[in-house]
Amino acid sequence: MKEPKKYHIIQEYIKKRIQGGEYAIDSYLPSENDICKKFGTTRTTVRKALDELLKEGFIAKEHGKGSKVIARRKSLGLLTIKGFSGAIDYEVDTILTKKPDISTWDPVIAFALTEEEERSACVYFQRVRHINGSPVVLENNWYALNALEMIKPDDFIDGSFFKTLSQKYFIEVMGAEQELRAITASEEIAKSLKIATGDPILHISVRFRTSKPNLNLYGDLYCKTTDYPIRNTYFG
Amino acid sequence: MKEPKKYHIIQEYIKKRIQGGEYAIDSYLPSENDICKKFGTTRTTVRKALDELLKEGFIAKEHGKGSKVIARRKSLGLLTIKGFSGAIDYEVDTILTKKPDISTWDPVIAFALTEEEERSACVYFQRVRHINGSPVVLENNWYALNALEMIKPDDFIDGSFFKTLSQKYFIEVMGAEQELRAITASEEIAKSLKIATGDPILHISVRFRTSKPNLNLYGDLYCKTTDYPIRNTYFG
DNA sequence: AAGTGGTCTAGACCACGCG
DNA sequence: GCGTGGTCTAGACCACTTT
Repeated sequence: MKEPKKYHIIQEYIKKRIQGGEYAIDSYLPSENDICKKFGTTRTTVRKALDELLKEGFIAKEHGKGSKVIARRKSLGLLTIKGFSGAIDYEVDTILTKKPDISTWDPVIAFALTEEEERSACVYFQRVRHINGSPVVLENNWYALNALEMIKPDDFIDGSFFKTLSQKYFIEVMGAEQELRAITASEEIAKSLKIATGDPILHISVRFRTSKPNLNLYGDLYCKTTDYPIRNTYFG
Repeated sequence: MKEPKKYHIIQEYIKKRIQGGEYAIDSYLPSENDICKKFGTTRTTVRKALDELLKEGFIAKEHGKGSKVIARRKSLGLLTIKGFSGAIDYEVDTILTKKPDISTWDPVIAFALTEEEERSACVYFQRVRHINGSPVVLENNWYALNALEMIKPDDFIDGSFFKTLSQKYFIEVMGAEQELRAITASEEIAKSLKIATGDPILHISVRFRTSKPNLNLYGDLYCKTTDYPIRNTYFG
C-alpha cells in the first residue's frame, strides 16, 4: 500500500553516506542535476530531499557553489556539549566515570517510561565533562536494553554517545524534552564537581527521542554554571 | 535589481492577515488553489509560501482539510511564558511591577549592545509572572527607544509583550540567545518571589532578535523552579 | 562561459477527510 | 464524490560563483 516516496529514498541515501563518512564534512554533495540523473528524477524531487536534509542539519546550501556537508550541530537543546559557551574554543574532555552496565531504571528520571521500557532492563552509564581540566557537568544516562544492545566503553566516539549512534548504528536524535531546575548540590554531586555542598547547581532532566522507534535516551545532568553558563541560540 | 519574489509576497500577505486577526486562530486559510487564482500563480509557488509560514510557526497543514492558523508557540527557548510546565493548564497572571519608562542600560545585561543601542536611550519595565496566585518569575526587560516608541502599560495584550509587537507593530521575534545560571537569590529577588534569601534560583539572560532591524529585546529573568520547573521541547 | 543553486510555470496523479 | 493537501514530471529563466 504505502509507496516509498522518491524524495525520501534520496534523502536517506545521502544521509547514510554522510553518517558513514563517505560524504565528508565540509565537502560538497554531487550537484542537484547529477543527483537527478543518478535517480532518474527531476530537480523538484531532488530539491525536496535536500530541503529535508537541510532541516535536519546535515547540509548547508551555498548559492552558485553547491550543497556542503556540515558538522551536525542543530541546537538540540542545552545538552549537546557543543551547547556550552565556547565549547569550540575550550577543550572539553569527557571522562566515563561509570561504564555502561545493566541496571534498574532510576526514579530520578523525570519522564514517564513507556510500557515497553518498563518491561526492559536498562543500560546506565555516567560521564563527567571537563573544561580546562575542571569538572563542569555530571551526566547520568539510561536507555532500554531491548531497544539497543549494550554499548561498550570503547564505542564512544570522542566521548560522544550521539556520534556513536549516528556513525555506528545510523540512529539520529530527533528531538528532546527537558526540565530545568536550580537546586543545591548534594554531597555526592559537590564532590564530583569539586564545589561546596549546598552551592547552586543547574539540574537538567532530559529525554531524547531518536529515529529508532522505542529508543529514548534519558539524561540527568548537574551543571556547574558559575564559570561556564549554559548558552544556547535559537533562530527563525 | 532585486525582483521581489512571488512566494515572499504571498507569504507576507498572509502573515499580515494572521497578525492582524483577519485570518483567525484555528480557522483555515483559503485553499492552495484559491490562493493560486488570487495571485495568478501556480501551486509550487503558493506551497513555497505556505512552507515558509509553516517554518515560522504561523500555520499547520492538515492533509485533506487545509492549512490551519495556529497560536504561534514555536518554542523560542525558555522564555515564552508558555514554555512553563502546563502553562496552559495553570492560570498565568502577569503583573506589571515597573511601568515602561526611560532608563539607562543596566550592566546586568549579559550581551554586548550594538553601537546603535549604546547611543540610544532605553525603555525598561519589569513584570512578575504568577501561577495560581504565587509568584514564579521576575522578569526585567529593556529595548532601545530609537528602534521602537515607548510602549504604554495599556498596550500589553494579556500581559504579553510579544503579542503586542505582533498585533500592533507587525514585528515578530525571529530568534534568541540565552544564558542560564543557577544562582542564590538576593534579598530583593527573594522578596519578589516570596522565597528565602539564598535559595537556589534559575537566572536567565536573553536577547531576542526581531524582524525589525536594530530592534533587540533584552531580558533578565529569575525563576523559582522548585514547584514549576522550566520545561521545553525540541523536535526534529 | 560554464556550472551551481533559486525561482517559477503548467500540468499530472495520489492520499486523506468529510458529507 | 469532491475538495483538500502531498508528490512528481519536464521543462524554463535567473542569480551567484568560479574558471
